[in-house]
Amino acid sequence: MRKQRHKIYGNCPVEAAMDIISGKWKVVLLFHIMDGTKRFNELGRLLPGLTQRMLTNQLRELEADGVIARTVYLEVPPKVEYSMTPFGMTLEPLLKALWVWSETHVKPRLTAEE
Amino acid sequence: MRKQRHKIYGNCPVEAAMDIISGKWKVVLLFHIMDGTKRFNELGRLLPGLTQRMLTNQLRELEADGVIARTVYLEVPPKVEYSMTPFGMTLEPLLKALWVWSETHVKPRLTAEE
DNA sequence: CGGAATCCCGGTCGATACTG
DNA sequence: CAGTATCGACCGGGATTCCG
Repeated sequence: MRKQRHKIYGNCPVEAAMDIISGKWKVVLLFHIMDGTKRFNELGRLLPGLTQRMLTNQLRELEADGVIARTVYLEVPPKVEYSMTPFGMTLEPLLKALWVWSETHVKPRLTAEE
Repeated sequence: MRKQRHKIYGNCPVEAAMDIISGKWKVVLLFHIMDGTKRFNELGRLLPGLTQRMLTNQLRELEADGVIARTVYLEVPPKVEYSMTPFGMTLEPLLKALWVWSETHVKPRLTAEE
């Protein structure tokens, strides 16, 4: 059983949804993986500041939620690829809405402050 | 200066956006407040399990981010109302996308599991 | 290369009690 | 009614080390 970051599911599916995408790095990871299948260290390089531990952690949770798929290639050197599942792809409109809102309403504020 | 739940802003406005709406109770609170102006204890009653401390905390952060407005009525008994700001209203499409995705893709999973 | 295991610190949050 | 104050447990997550 995976740990609940928020409260008990059941009454409100929105909370379950937030539980899936809220996580320190998940949304950004999803944007990158949605853009195309990525390898472990490839993601690590894309997210400077993200430790291996957290990268593993976040990927595992996304995998447990059925959002991404983990493919292991038994070869030397080892190779693991992460890709979106069909379920994960359904997140696209939501992530896009998030992106649009960020660009139109949040970005102007950030640049205006400095 | 308000604490950063995620990492440093700047490179990716999406992170800033997530920083605004990700919070244990924020999205649910926003749904309720967007539905109509609410009083403090009114929100408390709508969210069983949410302590006064956290309610205050989350409301203050939303206020600091300019998402909601806090109106104090100087009377006895005291009365404080929370409502959406114009900026907060721009969140509507995003919250709606979140709701739609939850209903169509998350809810079926929850009910199927039990 | 892609992790797992361990240690450990600091923030988060619940519980409880008090106030204008 | 709408908060604030204080205390303490818990755990998220960074650093480091080791493994197949």
